[in-house]
Amino acid sequence: MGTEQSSDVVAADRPLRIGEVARQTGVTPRTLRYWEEIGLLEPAAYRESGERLYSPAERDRVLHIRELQDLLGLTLAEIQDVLASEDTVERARRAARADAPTLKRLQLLSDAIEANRRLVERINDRLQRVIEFRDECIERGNRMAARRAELESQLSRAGKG
Amino acid sequence: MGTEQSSDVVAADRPLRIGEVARQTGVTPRTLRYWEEIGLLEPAAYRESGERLYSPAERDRVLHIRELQDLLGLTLAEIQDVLASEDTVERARRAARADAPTLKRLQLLSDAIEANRRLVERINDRLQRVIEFRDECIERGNRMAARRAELESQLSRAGKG
DNA sequence: CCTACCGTTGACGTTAACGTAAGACTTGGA
DNA sequence: TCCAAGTCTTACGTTAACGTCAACGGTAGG
Repeated sequence: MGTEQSSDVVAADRPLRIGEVARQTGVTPRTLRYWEEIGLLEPAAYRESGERLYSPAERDRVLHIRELQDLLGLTLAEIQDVLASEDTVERARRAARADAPTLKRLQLLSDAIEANRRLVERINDRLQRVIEFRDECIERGNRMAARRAELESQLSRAGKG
Repeated sequence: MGTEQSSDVVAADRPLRIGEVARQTGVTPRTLRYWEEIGLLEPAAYRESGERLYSPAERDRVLHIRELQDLLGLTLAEIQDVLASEDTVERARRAARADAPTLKRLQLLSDAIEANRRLVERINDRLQRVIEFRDECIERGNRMAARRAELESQLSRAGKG
């Protein structure tokens, strides 16, 4: 019943330097510093020298941010909102570990659920519109294909006759 | 059996001035001029004075461009590609009206179909990833909801006992 | 024909989201 | 201890996609 400590293998949650996070996520150190500058992503800690130290949680957050950016096309400002909502989840989690009263925990959890619901709704709206757009494209494709078939049969009749 | 001409009602395809197109589509005149500058959208004609004249076709194209921008988050450069593909469709249509040989028309049509297919594929890729992302969000929501239910039942038992 | 818009062409300004470069300091391994 | 590689801050540069302003000319309705 040892703890999860094992110092001879690379600790799974050893602090990451900025370059490591960058390599693991595909963003540049500059981007991480910029995100910090605008209050989007804080390092887990700093060394006395000023060097930034990240934990795997932050690395995951980087990936999350990139998805919100690339997939949903949100601006960093919008992403801040979304993350602020999601942080409610984190607060709820912390409250769970601490000795927070059940009622308080319920409240936080409900907030988090609500924030999540709004995000899903937002995504669904977007999905709906993209699907409609795609279907229009498919429709056009079908009409063109039909027209092509028509032309082809014309051509074959001409070849026969 | 008159033609579709009727000059006493507002002609459906009367040339539109830049401000009209702007109002009808929600973009600014500046944006239309910019799109023209980068070769994204040409007016149907110019007056001698230099004033731009658009037809309903261009107005529709504006809406189309905005959808590609907002919904799919494409850059104007990417949109140029997409539109170039779609213009193949237009060329095929023109060839159909003209006395182009059936074989030529078939070729153009096939190109258009292929371009459309690639666009649909692209959209589907995006859709797939967005759906996965949404489902992850929903999953998280479900876990939180379950946790909340747990807390609630805890609370009610405490209230009873 | 007059007037109130509408439009034109420059040309410079703006915002988001970083890139890049300089100069100094840290860190980690041989 | 030493050196290469990494990191720090500061600050200016860049790109896309327009916004804004000035100075000027065209358009349309009464």
